[in-house]
Amino acid sequence: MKQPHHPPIDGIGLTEVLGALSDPVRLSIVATLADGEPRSCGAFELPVVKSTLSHHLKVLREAGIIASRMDGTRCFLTLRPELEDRFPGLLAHVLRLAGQTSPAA
Amino acid sequence: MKQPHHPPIDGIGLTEVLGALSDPVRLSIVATLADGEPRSCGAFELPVVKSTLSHHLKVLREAGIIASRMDGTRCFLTLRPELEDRFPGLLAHVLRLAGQTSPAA
DNA sequence: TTCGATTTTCGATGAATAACGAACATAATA
DNA sequence: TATTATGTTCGTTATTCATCGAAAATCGAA
Repeated sequence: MKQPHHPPIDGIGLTEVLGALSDPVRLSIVATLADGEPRSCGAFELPVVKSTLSHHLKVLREAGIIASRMDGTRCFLTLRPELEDRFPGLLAHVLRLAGQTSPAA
Repeated sequence: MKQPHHPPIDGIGLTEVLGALSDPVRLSIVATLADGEPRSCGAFELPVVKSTLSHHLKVLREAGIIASRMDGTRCFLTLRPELEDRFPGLLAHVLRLAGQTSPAA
């Protein structure tokens, strides 16, 4: 049961976070997780195959935005609360704008 | 005196804006322009050559973030105020965080 | 231990990106 | 008109990125 690597958020730069959010698939993932409910990979309905989804999850994880916890054959994904300490209000602001301008998948 | 093309901001997506801001050089350009003073290209002190700077300015312009006005042999750059209508508070929020976490070039 | 479910990793590919120097375009000025 | 100043465009290179399918890894259950 190897848990994936989560970088310390203090080492993460703003440009990396913005870059991670600058993709529609990833923004959709983050928007889905914003309700606080942990979800497994399979719970996302996105127009990409599994391996591509896995790639996007890795990008989000290495940008300090999401956390993955392995549990059996599944992984549970959540937003990382520490991101709020590092960049207060950023995620909420972006998600609010995303919800207004696109129908939030 | 050909003026460069500025896309209508209504056609610009959030992911494109975030993508444009997800580069240190471009974020620095935007931060410099945030005081409202128009500046020419040469007014930026950045670790890139002219042509690369021109490239980054084009990316920012096509993302609806900055406007260029040609005047003689120079161009004057400003932030586009309409961006605030499309994505209220976004630029200010990002710049505030950028100012806290990096010494703002 | 064998099978099925879930996710990651690998390898490949095509597109996009950042960077540079050189050449070009344009406008003000000598 | 020739020169200078300022930016842009072009061609190139190297890197990164998004995507896919196939294979591998991991774990639970039969």
